[in-house]
Amino acid sequence: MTSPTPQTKSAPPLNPQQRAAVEHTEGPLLVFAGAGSGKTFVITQRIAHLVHQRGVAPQQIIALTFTNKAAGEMRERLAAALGPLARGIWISTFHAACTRILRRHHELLGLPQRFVIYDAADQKHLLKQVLRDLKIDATRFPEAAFASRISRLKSDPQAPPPEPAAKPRFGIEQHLAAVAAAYDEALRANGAVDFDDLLRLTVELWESYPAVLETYRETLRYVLVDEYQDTNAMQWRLLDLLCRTHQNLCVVGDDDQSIYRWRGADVGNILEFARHYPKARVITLGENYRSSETILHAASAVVARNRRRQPKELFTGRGPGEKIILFEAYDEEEEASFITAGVRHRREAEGTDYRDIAVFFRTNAQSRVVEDGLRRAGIPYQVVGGLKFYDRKEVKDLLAYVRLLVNPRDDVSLLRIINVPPRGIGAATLQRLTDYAKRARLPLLEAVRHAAHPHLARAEDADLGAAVAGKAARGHLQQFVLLLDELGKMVAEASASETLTAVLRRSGYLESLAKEEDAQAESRRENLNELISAAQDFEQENDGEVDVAAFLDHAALVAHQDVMSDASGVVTLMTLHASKGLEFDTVFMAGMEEGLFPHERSRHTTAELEEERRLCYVGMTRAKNRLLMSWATTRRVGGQRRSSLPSQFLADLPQEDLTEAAVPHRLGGQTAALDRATLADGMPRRKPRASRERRELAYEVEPAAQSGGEASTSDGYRRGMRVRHAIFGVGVVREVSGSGDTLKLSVEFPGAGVKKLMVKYAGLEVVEPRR
DNA sequence: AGTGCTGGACTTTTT
DNA sequence: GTCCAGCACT
Repeated sequence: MTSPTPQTKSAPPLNPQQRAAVEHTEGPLLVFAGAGSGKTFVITQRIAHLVHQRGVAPQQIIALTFTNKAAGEMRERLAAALGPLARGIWISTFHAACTRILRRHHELLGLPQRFVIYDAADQKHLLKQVLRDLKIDATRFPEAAFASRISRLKSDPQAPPPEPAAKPRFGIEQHLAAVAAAYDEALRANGAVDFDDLLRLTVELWESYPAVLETYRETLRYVLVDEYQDTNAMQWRLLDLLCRTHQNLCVVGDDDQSIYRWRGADVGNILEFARHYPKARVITLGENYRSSETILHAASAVVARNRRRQPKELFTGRGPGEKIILFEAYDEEEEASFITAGVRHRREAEGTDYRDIAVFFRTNAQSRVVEDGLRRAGIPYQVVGGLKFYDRKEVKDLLAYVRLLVNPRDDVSLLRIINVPPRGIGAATLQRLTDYAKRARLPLLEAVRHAAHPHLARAEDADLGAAVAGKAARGHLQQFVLLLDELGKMVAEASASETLTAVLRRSGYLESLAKEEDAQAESRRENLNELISAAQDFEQENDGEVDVAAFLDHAALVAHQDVMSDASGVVTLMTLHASKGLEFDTVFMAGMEEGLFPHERSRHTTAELEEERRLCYVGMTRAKNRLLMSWATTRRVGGQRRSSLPSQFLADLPQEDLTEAAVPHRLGGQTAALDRATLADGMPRRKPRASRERRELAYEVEPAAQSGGEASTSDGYRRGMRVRHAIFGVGVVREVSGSGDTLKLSVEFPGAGVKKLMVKYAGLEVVEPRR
């Protein structure tokens, strides 16, 4: 049983800890995988070992991840290591796996065969309706607050079903039970489940039907979980149910990288694994293959201050490398200048490619100032995160049509598209229809059908007449019903992409979009095309399997992070949360200030503060060779300027890992030592600041004098002229149209593309044309 | 029915 | 400073 593992061709040798993890195949195994310790490599090698050395059938293995990206990577690596055999392994996110299971056994839980998955936005819509029905003031108790509370309730397997409070409660608590119950009821009525339901209902299925559970236990003999530190209580229950008998559960994670506590993740799952499974073997992967010794040492020092963690010794053979550079800026503008200058310096002086540089921040709002700076300097960048593809309005609209076709009970989708594009079904009609639907306990679409064709309604529903008082309204409803019926026929026969195309054409959506001519409409059209291509891709991947419903699942479960194009050679900006799992040669961490990082709202309990500290650790350990951390002594928060102190995390950095070296900061064409920040007693000392005027010299383009001249009159714009916009920076005028108040310009901005601007509102500043 | 205005909020967001 | 939702206005 202890035959040595022959290495798959081209795979580097395993270190002793990695080897131990790979070869421990029977019984529970916990792998603490420090940052950059070759975790994915170990996971894939372990699965390859199971198949090649232990003769385990691929069908007996399931690997669970949190993100589609992680699942995709694992699938790829396994295909390389195992070839066609890899296809038999069930590699999936938790939520996708549960969806598949629930689709198989939906009838046992009373779910419709074609239940739809509601995302956060749908959830919000539904909650808003629920609050309205319950007459709860949504301004005092916003639905977002209910959403996260309800999510917690639904993710806790111990939670008793919400029942009326025994003791008086206050604030949101007094409504929570009622709202949660009504919300769940509304989900069921819509034939929908939310993300939490996917896990919860699978647990319910297994607990209520032991025979069903038994079949999964029989089949899935080897269970592997990635990023185990991010599992919540329900996921733990799910895993425990599946593995309790054979106990071949291998979990891999890093407690120090648990940063989703606020979403219900429980570090306790990884910290107490060995207590749950006393026979568990525990292995720590301590060798880091990513970062320099300095970076690893400093990051470890920060996270070592946490009390609730597994102590571990990380090491690297990579040598000390460069010191960490600290920079104290006067304000966020200067911080941005520091980053811009630093990026340019890395590239010009050291030949670092833009794609190897990243800027991290705690909050999304921080990105704007950095973006402005980079744009002005002409440095290309991309922001990761932001609006996701499947969250875009037009994409959601189109998907809502298809969801409604697949599941006619889906009121949320119906309300979304019934008057999109406008087809004369207004608020008044809709109000009467929803009232009627509620009274008759019918799905909204049924109400619409009754109103369109009153003979369908029961005789006693005389009040339905009120809903269709206007002949016009009835006509519009009839048209709409006709449209849906027509499209409905397609769903059975046509492929996903064909259905999407048909919906776009026949609903009038394309037509209405064609009437708009601005750049936004253009990008909407592109996004819709993109969605159709996504459907086509999906059809190809699942050769033959072209069910629209399957594509809807795919769309709901794939966050579709705007795929980072490695080839594009641009600087990457993102939140610290988004940085997990990535690595860059050079990392800037901006906004290292008390109140921002750690965030004001996460400083009050030890658990919160420890999570912020882990976040700091995650950010730092993304850097391979260079790490630059900056803070601003004053910063605009909301509308106000506030002064702030350096982050306490900076004080945790060992002095010997930091540099006092000057930061090259380009000023007025010459490279000068602008500033240096030192830590005395762990706290930075103040230094004289560069004045705002001097800082502005760092920008390449200077505004032209605004005195007289044709350039400054409102209609003196010419093609080829350079103008500055407060947000998009400097751009070149491509087209001039209209005059006076309606004077419009098409301006091409290097960082933002062509924008159409109304001169009256754009607040443009003319910039001297380049000679 | 569709546009425009005001008020409030503003941490992170794998699925 | 900016974004969005909800409401008022036309």
